[in-house]
Amino acid sequence: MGAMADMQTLCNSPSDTGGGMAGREAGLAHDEHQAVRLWLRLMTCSTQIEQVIRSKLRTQFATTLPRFDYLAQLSRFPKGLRMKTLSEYLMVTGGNITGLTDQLVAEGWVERVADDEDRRSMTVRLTRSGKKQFSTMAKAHEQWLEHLLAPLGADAARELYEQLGLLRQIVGQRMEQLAD
Amino acid sequence: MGAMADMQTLCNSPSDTGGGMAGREAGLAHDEHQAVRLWLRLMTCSTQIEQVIRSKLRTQFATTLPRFDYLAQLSRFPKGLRMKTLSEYLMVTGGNITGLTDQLVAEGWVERVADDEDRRSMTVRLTRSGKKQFSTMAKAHEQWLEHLLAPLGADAARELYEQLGLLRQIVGQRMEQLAD
DNA sequence: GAAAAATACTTTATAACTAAATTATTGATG
DNA sequence: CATCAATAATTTAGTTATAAAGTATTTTTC
Repeated sequence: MGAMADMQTLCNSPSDTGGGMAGREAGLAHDEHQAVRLWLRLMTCSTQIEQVIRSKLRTQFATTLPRFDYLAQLSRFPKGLRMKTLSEYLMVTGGNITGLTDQLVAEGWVERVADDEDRRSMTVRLTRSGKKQFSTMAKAHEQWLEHLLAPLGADAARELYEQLGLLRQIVGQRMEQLAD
Repeated sequence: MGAMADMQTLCNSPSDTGGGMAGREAGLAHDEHQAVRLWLRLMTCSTQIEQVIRSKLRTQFATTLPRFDYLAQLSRFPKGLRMKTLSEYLMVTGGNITGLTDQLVAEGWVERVADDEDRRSMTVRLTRSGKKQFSTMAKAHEQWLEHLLAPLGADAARELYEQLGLLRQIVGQRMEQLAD
């Protein structure tokens, strides 16, 4: 519980929306509702980290975040994944997967394999060379994140992780009901 | 720190894929390091909410999230903002702001105003009509988020908000040090 | 006060992403 | 078994984003 007390002390209170606030929350009014504020802050954190990772991937490996994410998912499934499944895991459209796959195939990272059981389906998997090259990137990627998030501390990280798990569940449920 | 051990971490079997895990976290192994897991979960939450808001904006107002975000920032500053400042608040490049501004000007949402004090600079501000139309969208936007996040509860929402505040600070500091 | 550096915006080229339509295949229903 | 709906991937057209280079202006430095 001591960690929490420290956190609240260090952290901006909701009223601290005055000067020097970075990102989307700049100039946010006091009476802005909590849901909107939470969403903006979530976006800010996500975008900040994203930009660090993008920048690192570009300068150190001449690649992009979408490609890395694609390869990272594939690397978890040695037998490969259907493109449809991959699009669900990455939360992007099928058309996007088609495009990324074309590129990564052309560059030798992955290969398309026809599916015997369903001829509509294509399985995509890392090539031997793709596996090898990706493992280097993945190690670096992990270290960037560890360095970036280290000051948070293990306890706060775990707590945040759990709370985001709840949020994910809630939003996931709401999305199912959503009929626009 | 054997390369072999890491390789196994990277290419773990899907057997530990807990049932029904959505998004990027699918197939994530238990021994994946905490920083990476936290980042993936943050991305998942952010993307989920983003997709709801995008979809709603499209079906109900025939507009997009980037445009909404742009207008939302402007709406907080009745006197308008310099494009440079806006690009910082929205955390996007200047070129992006130029493009969005061109469109929003063409469609009558905002207007460019030359800055007398600095002739390199342009201030952009909502038109009267832009203000009026945006206020309708903003109300709906707030309700979507309230409905979406309601099950979280006020206490958990506040706590998550504070924790993300700490994260934002930490990442912000680390970004400054970052020399790639 | 002239040269050099920094800044604000724009332009260019390209990547990533989406929604919607299309094609090919599979599954379900009468 | 024939049709109709659902599904997996692709194609197409358009939006959003980036990095890098270019232009015009301001600021700094010597």
